[in-house]
Amino acid sequence: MDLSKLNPPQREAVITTEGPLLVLAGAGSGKTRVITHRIVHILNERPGGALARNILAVTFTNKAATEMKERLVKMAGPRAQGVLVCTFHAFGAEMLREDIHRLGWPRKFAIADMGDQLALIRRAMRDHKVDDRAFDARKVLTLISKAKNSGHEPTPKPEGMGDDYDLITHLVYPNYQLALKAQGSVDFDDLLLLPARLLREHEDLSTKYTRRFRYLLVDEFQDTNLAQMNLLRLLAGKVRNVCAVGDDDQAIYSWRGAEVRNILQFDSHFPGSREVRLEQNYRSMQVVLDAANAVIAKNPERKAKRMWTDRLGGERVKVVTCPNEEEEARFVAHEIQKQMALGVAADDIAVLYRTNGQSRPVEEMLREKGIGYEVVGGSEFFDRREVKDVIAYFKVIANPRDEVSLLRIVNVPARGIGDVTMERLHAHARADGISLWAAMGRSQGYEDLPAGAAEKVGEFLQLIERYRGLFEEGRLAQVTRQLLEEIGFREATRALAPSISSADKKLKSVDHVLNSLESFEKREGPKASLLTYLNRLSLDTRQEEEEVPGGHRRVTLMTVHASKGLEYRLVFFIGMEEDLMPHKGMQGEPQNLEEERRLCYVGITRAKELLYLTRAAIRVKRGKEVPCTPSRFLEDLPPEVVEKVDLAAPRTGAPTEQERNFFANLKDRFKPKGAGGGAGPTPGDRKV
DNA sequence: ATATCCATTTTTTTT
DNA sequence: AAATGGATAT
Repeated sequence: MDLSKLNPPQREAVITTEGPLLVLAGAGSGKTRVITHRIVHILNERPGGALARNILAVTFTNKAATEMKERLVKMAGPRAQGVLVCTFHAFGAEMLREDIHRLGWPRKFAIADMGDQLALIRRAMRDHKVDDRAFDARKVLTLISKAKNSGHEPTPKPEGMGDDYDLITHLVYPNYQLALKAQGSVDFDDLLLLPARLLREHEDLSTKYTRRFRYLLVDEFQDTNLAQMNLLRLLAGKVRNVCAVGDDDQAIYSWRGAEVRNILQFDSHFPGSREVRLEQNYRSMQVVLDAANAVIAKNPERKAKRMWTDRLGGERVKVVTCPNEEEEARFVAHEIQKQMALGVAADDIAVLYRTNGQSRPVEEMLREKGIGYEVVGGSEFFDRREVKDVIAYFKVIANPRDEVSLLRIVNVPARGIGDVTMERLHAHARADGISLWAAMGRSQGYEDLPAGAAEKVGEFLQLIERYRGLFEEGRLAQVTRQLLEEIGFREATRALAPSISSADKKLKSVDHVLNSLESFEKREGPKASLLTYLNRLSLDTRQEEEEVPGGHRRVTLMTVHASKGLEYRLVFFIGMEEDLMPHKGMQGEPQNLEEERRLCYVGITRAKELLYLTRAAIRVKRGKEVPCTPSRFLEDLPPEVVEKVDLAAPRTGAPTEQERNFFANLKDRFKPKGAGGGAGPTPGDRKV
């Protein structure tokens, strides 16, 4: 491997393989490059000692993990296959798969998704006579999660005084955790906490893991939380070959419990650590970097750092005001079309936004123009009722103790097992100290259940048991088809839909589940089981790749959060308005505002060559038209690096020279159906 | 137990 | 505007 291609601090980060090391790597400073080189260096320089399987590299998302693994294999060949690259959560899940039984969970544990968590919390609230409608279960969940992530394992700790939510959380937490365990599930936070507990309480495991993972690397370190730090320390053992890479200016997950302090006080966790700073940006043109630096400079508390580049000049940042959301999308789509015509590949282009909902208009416009795109994240699909139902069947079949899912599908499609019946069974389960599922098994013996009801319950039980057997034989998609057929799921779904078109949509998403299951089977081979599928589903939010005939190069649409660590030649950062970026509700607390600012910084620094910051003058919110003020972050941009265009201003005269140039390639915007010929913006042509 | 209608409300980001 | 959930009628 050629280390001479690295700059001095990069090289230092690569060759300092022993002992704790903190790499403060600014945006675009070749962070991923350093990590991959470092891994290859470890493999090369220690042929006797280090094997690929002694290395663990932790990334923030599964997507990043896959990409890093690919790069590694490309660089170092097949021997890099043995390097474990994954997220903290995936790593934790893997550990638990082996040894969770030592903590009293069943080996075949399930990972509760947010819906499951909320259902459990609501029930715990009801048990404590807390009105689950007056109080937001979501907030309680956030507080529980915060408590867990800040290291307060099952011991609840009421924070502060007099706040209802703190009190409720204090009450609900133990019940929630018990209920979770009782149904054989863990939540996301447990994926970090329980592995740490395993390492702390079981010396043989501690030995096993610290022996195996002798080199640890953690990317995006600024967004790790305390639980992750604890797990890392336990894994690092006494050897402490830990390399943490991050940038405090890109900390954007504090709302999820991330602690910038992990990076700012790295040395207190790993005394004697060395520190390397990467301040040269290789990604962006000067103008883009100037814009980014100007925005982030306003944050008071940061490790002083100045990113620089030798890629001087560049096209100025386009700050574009559009009349409304639709026009904003139209502008983006047109500009993409124009740039693609100029030779920019679709996969060099990204559209970024603050909230997932903003993708829709852009999607529509791109579809209209026949431009291929891919939406990253946005779990809309798995939120659909019918999809959730199918998944709930999977969950119950894989683990009948999963009460939340059981209650969800026991009467879907309607099979005469109503609320009353389930309420009674639930009471029995409690009284007898057994699971709801077990109580259902005894339903014949309960006096208060009518024979008819008991019989139906019995039939349902048999159905599930029978399919458990079938699923164990494999052919997941095939068996699922059979199941849906047998219970008449499609018919019921269609009957329930308010219109034919919505019925079609619903059935399509059911098909989509089957497709995703099919490609999962194809990928995993014989290893594929219902449980592994479900686990993957909760850990990896990525949708299954869809085969697109029109080539694989597509424009990427995603939230700024999801764009962390990625780069594109062209970036459209849309919705640069107050209440959106920074988001409304984040403007009260100064800390929140600082995080919004960092978010803006992250978005801007994704761009290599050309950056568009767009906004709408009017936006429709909740069915009402609302005027929007430009984002305060736009004010911070140095005037010399931006080019402002206003497509919303009422205009009277002929277009200016600047506008004429700008629109030279955008004629059809004003003559949507025509082949061109417009000279520029005129008032009459504007679509209303 | 199910069907229908009306009122209410809304997630910001995600492993 | 859309979608969820509740209340009401069947």
